[in-house]
Amino acid sequence: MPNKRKKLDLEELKVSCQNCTLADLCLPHGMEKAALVELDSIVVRHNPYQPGQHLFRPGDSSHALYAVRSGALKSYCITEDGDEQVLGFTLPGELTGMDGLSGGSYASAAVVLETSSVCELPFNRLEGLCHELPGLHRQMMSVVGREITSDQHMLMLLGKRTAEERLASFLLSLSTRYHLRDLSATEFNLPMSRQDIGNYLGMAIETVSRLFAQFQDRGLLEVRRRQVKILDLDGVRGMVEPCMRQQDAGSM
Amino acid sequence: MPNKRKKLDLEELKVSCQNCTLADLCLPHGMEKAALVELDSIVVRHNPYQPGQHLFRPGDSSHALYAVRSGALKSYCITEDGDEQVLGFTLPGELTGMDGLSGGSYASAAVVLETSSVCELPFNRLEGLCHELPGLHRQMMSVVGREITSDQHMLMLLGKRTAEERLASFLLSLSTRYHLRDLSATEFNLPMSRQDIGNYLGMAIETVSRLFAQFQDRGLLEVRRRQVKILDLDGVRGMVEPCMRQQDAGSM
DNA sequence: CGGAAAGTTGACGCGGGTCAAGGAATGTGG
DNA sequence: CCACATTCCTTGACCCGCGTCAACTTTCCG
Repeated sequence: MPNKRKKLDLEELKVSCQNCTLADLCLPHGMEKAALVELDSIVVRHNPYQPGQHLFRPGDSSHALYAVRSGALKSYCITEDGDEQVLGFTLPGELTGMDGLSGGSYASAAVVLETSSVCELPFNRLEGLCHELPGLHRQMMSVVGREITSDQHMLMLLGKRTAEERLASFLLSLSTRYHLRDLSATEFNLPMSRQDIGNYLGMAIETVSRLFAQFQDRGLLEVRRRQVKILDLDGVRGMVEPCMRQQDAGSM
Repeated sequence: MPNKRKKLDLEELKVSCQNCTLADLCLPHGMEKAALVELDSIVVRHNPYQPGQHLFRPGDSSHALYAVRSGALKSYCITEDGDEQVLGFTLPGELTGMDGLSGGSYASAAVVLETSSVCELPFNRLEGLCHELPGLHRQMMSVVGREITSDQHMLMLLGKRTAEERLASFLLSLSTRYHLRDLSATEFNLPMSRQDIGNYLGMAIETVSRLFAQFQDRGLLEVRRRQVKILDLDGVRGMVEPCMRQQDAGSM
């Protein structure tokens, strides 16, 4: 893990807000270039964060959303009896910190899994900008609404699905999200440990391990440590929707 | 939906936005009376809804948030294989419909459980008002942030907790929420069926039934159909945080 | 009053949690 | 560069919480 070069930073600056969720937040709803530049101007860019560093912890006074440009984050909180609950993962082009929108402090923590570059979007400046750019307000609501929908999807998963379906669904989610950012949908690295996956999906790490082995035996994919290669994407999709298969295939 | 009575409207108008989440949305952050009146002016009030009626269904084009003044709602969605997943319940003073903030259509459905009166907050008018009332924007974000936090709490519950802890936590949640609205924290009606509870908490209805019986045997509460009377609130609290008991008692 | 829906209770079995032992990759100090 | 520790992952054996199936009771409603 050598040191970070200025050059890389500059390169990434050029694509900022065009390759991430913030693009969804500006461009599609007909916001013109000027608005984008203005948005760029309130973004705080840090040096890359290193694995283990925290962007924030529960109770920290909340003042910003965070957009991941590269790397990966984990969101989690601590239960009353002291153990961790993983709430989700933030991949490049995604936002975290929305639970800080209420109350003035975060309810969760965000920790870096892989070396990451992250943009910071201060609430107060966002709010001001929302007044100038009418579309931005709608877009922020949209992003937040999507977060809620996605949490609800998880609720469904945890409430009703078997361990097998949950892991399959998790892999599909990663696949889709990487693909959205023009990365391979079938071959990628898991930025998180088995521990984190099991915790997130509500199952023991042993179960995660066994299921990976089982998927591999069935020829659905290859896993080696954190390297995943999906061989039969439709096969994996089929595990998520056990019934009504021949309906439309291109849902999520 | 036929005509509405002026009289009822006027009576309820007096308490509108002062006894519900919208109060949190206006008053606490120093918004003056005038702002409140202005907010009132965009609210659409309907005749009471009857059990079984839908406020919206998945795919309906989304145009409003809904605030429950009295009664109770259930939010749910339909999985790929056709069965229902209950996402939550909306009690008096609470909002639903936030998953419609993205996309332009709802991802979930909202159905009435008990005869309810409901206020409708059209997105477009809310948005306009946000520009005039700086505090409102922040408050909306706050409400949405709280929704996210609460969904995350559910994720924790479903992922890590036993059926017993989940049901206890559910009862405490109802208790707290009723209490916030100046209703009894220890004696209330369940607006939803065992079916709904089980579905929501990710367990079989038989398990719900057995746990209720067990709680009763232990002297924690009395349940008769949908009538609940909590006898030992601290006892119930103790089930949710099995470890570190003697810490602070007054958390949630 | 009869039929359906909602809730309760008991018997049984399986999915997956827990415990335990062992590999494989990575770090650490000598 | 090699012993050794540590962390991460895998695999097997056991067993319990809770889902499933089934029978029954109670409430609701036309």
